[in-house]
Amino acid sequence: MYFRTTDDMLREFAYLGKDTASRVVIDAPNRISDMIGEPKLFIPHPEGKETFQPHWDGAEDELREITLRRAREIYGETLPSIVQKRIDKELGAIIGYGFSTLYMIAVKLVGKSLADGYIVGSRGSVGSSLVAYLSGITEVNSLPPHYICPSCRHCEFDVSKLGKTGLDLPARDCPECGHRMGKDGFNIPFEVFLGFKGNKVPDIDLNFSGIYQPTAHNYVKELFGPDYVFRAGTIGTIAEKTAYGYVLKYMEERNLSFTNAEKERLARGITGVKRTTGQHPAGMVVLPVDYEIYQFTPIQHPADDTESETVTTHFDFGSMHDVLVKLDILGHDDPTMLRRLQDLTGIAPADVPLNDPEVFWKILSLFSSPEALGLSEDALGTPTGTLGIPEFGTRFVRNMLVETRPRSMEELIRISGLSHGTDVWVGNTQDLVHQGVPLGDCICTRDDIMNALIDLGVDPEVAFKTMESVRKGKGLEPFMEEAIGQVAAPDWYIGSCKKIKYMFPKAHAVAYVLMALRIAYFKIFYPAAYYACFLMRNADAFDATRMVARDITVLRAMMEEIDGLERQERERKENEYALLESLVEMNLRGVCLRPVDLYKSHATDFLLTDGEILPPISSLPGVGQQAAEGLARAREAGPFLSQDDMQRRKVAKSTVEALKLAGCLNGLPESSQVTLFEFGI
DNA sequence: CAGTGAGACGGGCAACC
DNA sequence: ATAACGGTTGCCCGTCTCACTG
Repeated sequence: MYFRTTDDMLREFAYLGKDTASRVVIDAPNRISDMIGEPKLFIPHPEGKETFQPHWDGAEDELREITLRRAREIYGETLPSIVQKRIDKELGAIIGYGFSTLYMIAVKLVGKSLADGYIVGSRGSVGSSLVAYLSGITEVNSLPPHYICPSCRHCEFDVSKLGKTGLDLPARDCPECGHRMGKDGFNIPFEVFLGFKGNKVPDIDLNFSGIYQPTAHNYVKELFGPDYVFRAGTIGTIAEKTAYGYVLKYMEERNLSFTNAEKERLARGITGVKRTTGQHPAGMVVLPVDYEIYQFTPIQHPADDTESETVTTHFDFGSMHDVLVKLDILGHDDPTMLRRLQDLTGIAPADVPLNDPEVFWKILSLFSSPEALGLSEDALGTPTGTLGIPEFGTRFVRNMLVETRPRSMEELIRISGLSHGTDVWVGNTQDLVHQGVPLGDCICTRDDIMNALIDLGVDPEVAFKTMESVRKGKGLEPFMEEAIGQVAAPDWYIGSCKKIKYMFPKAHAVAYVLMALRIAYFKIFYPAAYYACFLMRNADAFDATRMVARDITVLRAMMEEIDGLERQERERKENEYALLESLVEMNLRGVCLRPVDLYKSHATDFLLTDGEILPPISSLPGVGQQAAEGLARAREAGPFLSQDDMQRRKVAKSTVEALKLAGCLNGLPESSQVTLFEFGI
């Protein structure tokens, strides 16, 4: 089937005669088209707004109440004016622009996850909101750095000379009651989240444990009802690699041979073609009660699978972005890992003593040296201790750490910002740093742009728009460039802005650094637990038949082997390489892996016993979750007599083979008969 | 005993935050 | 050594195994 051209159509209708055919094919369709006018995809909003917001009665009051209650718990009955003013400003905007229900949904979601034992990571710009902090949506405190006494609530905000974030402040006892004071505050402007005039549709992104994500999704459906909540749909297309693969396969099947140019031409011809539909990794679209989904989009099961439990929007969310509200309930490994670390060590994430200066400095040192792990740079073979620390462990980020040598939380936040996005560091800020521009003056998070421009005297609204344009990679509009030109910005400023393709909000960087610091704490002080959880997190890349080695030369040889591969192959083994690096580190620190144990290994989890790590059955190649769990069931009936016995008890032949290959079946005869024979019966 | 179909498994890829 | 954003969910596909069929 294909669309016919005007000439095709005229030929099709030629039997009507030339004039009539022309009327039918050209004039009539044009007349109909003129009668229709410009079609609008979405219905108009009754109040002239763009976005159809869900609404809960009483959400405003409830949000105000929990915010103030928590604020008084932390800062005392009479709130410091800086706190009170910030709350007033934020609540005015949040309630005024109709976002209180959105906040309350997040409050409920986070509350439920916490009650079920899984912390929720903050993500995106929500952490810019103090109300979000006080209502429990984020752990990022956006106030300026300050001391706060946990006992008498005495607080001090006039500390900007002592440190740029709360964590960087020196330890201090309360002048009123002598208690050790708490330190908090990351100094983040609220406007990054909502804009100055509420004209930005805020995204609430939350990082749930991947294990918990489906529960959180269902909970949203429970809160609003199945007719009002839908998973955002995606449309998958044939992209470059798949297109090229199809061409190669076509050639192979038909025994053809094309030049490279022809292969590329054919591949280009099919790129962009729609291939399948899918589920958004996190997005739940929420509809106001007075509407039904069909007023906005058709709905469907993903991937042409009528049996699927999931119902998605047919349109991808991008096409409805300004019209419907989406909650991003993402899956993330940090909450899972911290939960597992808590299970193994008894230390909850919130109990990690980041406020203890000695501990804090030790954690911070890991970002410029492995000494805190008890290892020298030479022994480990890499100059930082951040292997396996989320977002700080890749070669790229490790090199950034080496070049910048962060000495404070403030600087780590900056590096977190710089280490994400294209053309932010390489060919941009890296050069500035080499030229001697202090890290603190560089554009590291999107907030830096707005703050700097406002400080220099640019109109706040213009500064906000500039920040938004730059962080989306849209560069600068003429009026922005003009505004920057009129103030005393450094000469590199405009160029740097124009190169940026994407940039973190500071709140996001803060949240991620906090997670990294906690995981780093466990890495330093609870190595065995840390490596057990690290392996769980990276189980996909772990192969128990090859990687259980007490001799690091074996591991290093595997790394060298990968080093020697062709580029494409090497890139494919990047995950394996990263895992090997951590295994070397683990061995050097005296934490050992035991071989898979037919009876003691868990089906799918890494176990920690007597300071040694026991890999799961499923870490044998070819043995997946189903097979591993099958074996775990089979062994409940008592020891296996032979390999035949294992198969009789429904252990797959391939599983038996994998176990044998990994040396887990030592002493187990192939068949029971042999045993009897060997015993001379 | 070859053929078939369902399901598991893992790799590769795309969409997305 | 190069240049380099990191990390997540979900879909498709080739390969393999196993139970069932005729």
